Amino acid sequence: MEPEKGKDIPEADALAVADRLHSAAIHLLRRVRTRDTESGVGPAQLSALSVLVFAGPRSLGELAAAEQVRPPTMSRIVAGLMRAGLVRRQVTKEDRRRLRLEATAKGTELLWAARKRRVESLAETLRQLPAEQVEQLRQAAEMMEQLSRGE
Amino acid sequence: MEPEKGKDIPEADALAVADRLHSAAIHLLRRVRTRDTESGVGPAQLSALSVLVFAGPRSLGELAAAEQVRPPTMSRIVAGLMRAGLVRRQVTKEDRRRLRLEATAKGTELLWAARKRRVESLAETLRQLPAEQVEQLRQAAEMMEQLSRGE
DNA sequence: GGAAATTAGTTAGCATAGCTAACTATATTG
DNA sequence: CAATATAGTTAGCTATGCTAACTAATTTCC
Repeated sequence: MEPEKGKDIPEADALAVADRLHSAAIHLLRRVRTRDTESGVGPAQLSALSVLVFAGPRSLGELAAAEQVRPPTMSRIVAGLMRAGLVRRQVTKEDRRRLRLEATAKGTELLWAARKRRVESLAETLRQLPAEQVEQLRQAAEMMEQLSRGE
Repeated sequence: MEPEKGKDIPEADALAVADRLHSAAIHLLRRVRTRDTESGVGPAQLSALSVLVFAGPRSLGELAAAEQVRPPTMSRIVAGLMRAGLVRRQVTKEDRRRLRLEATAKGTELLWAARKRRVESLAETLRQLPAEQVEQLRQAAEMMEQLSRGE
């Protein structure tokens, strides 16, 4: 079966590329994971914190949805973040069942430091590549984000 | 600050690209994670199994290195795979401390099915992209694997 | 040749993170 | 106002990560 150019891709190729992207994502995350522990905060906590820092305050349910986990899982993640003083919670006035979760100043600082640590060794390697490849990777990251949103 | 083409990249750009790649990898994996459970095998087991299927038999230490986890972690992952009849182990003759781990036929079949499920919705989306973008993503996946190995 | 060191893997024990089921408390609906 | 729905928590299971400490086999070296 031959690719019809500019139109669509044969099944086998699409599967193979999806597979490689999947594999590459796993391995890339394993590499950055090695530095996760330095912040004293697990990856799920760091990721949830980043939503609060970059997207602003959220309810527990919203945060669970954003992180694609179930409410009980997020409940425990948030408990860890509060224990560490990285997140603050208030019961909302309009609906006293709901929580308003917000990053503290300490949480925001920790996130920036952790985020930088997590990517800095990758950045180090990127600096040794030619500019063209880095630009290609930048574009690829954008395309992957679109893929993740199903676009 | 402008990049000097073909030479190296300013610090800020490298960090930004590393950050986007990291983020894109997280989101891509979250998307495929939803179907992980259908095989009845966890993601770490599936990933280890894929090494045995695609790269051939390995010792436990080699498998741990390939998966970037510690030997005790891999020991338990392999125990799960054996319990499920997906992997076979033999003690090697040359060195009786070492194990030769190999996927069984059942393991190979399960991997192909799981792998296809895991990536099929990604592939579906890829099929709607022009061939050029798919090719760009394929190349990007290769570069990301190199990055993960620190090359 | 045999004691010491090294290497391969396992076991024990801890923490994080994922899930479902079942619960409490509040809000909404009929 | 009773029944239902919604937001979050608690309890308890599994899987995965780690380090420390162990066993067994091999290699080193006197």
